[in-house]
Amino acid sequence: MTATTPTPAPEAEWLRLDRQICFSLHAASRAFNGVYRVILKDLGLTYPQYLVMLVLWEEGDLPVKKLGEHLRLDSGTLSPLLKRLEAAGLVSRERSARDERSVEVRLTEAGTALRERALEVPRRIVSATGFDVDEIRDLKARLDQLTGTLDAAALEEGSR
Amino acid sequence: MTATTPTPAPEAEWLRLDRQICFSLHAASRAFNGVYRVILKDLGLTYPQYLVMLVLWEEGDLPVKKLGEHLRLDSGTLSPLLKRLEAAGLVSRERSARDERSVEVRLTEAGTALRERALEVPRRIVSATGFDVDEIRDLKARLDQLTGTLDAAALEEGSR
DNA sequence: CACAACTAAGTTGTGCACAACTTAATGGCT
DNA sequence: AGCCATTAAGTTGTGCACAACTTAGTTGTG
Repeated sequence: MTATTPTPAPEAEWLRLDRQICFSLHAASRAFNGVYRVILKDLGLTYPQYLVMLVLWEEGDLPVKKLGEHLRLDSGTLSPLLKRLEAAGLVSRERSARDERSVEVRLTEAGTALRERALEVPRRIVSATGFDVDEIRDLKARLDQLTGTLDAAALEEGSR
Repeated sequence: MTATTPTPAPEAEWLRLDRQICFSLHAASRAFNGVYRVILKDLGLTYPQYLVMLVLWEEGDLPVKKLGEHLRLDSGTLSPLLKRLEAAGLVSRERSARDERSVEVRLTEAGTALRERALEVPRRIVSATGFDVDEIRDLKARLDQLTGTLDAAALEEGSR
């Protein structure tokens, strides 16, 4: 930042920028996680568990596969997570009768009831961000665009 | 989205919005991670390991404490990570002579040399985002603002 | 019908994040 | 000097993400 900084190699400048954007995204992601951790502690849920419950509350009972499509998570992540939700009495898991490969995840009564207590979470989160609804929608739009582009790029990079 | 949807309770609407922003941020974070994973595989680094190396390349040798301040990570995360970087021959760890509590993390020759190969990473990442430099700077600014607000909010929520 | 290709869940192993704790060294205070 | 609060690392345990693999059930094709 000083006037006497010798012009750095352009590549090194990129490295600096990369470091900055890396940090920002990583830090934002963890900061968000931290706020959710604090707020969700009352409900006895982790952040990813809360995401699963949100989908079930909105979509109703779903097979693990569909749940994974909504959340972009695979069974390697979901299986143990769902076991913990089951142990907590919030969901039940049953083999589908029609397709024995599939496992249906259902909300229990306690799981359904928890929604009432979860209703206050979003307000607290939005207030924690300090953003208004429009800003949040805008940020969401950018992030979605980013995610779409990144997913496509990962596929390309992966197939090199 | 149908015209016959009964007006949902406002609280439920918030829950929907929360679900959307949650997902977006979580997905963006993981998508970014995924692109880095692919690109960094060549260098034999994970994303957090890359972050550590970026700091060391820019700041030079540092004690674990300082490293953690730059990255907002504690020794619980850094200690095992640094052990792996040491095992990979990229850094060395030595107790400080002046303060025996402190451990100095130093780049080895291989660690310093790796920077050359890392120089191409940022270009590939930026290209993967599909954003131009100004958009990236803008996104970074928003994310930093968000992180700052969230960290402050987590403290408040935590002290309830 | 038989068999190969595919699909859904689950398992295993690695690495990260974080809370809670332990260990050891330091520095202030009486 | 002696003691105690503080500090730096490291350790332990829980949970998530993901790759690679296994198991079992389904479907398409000859």
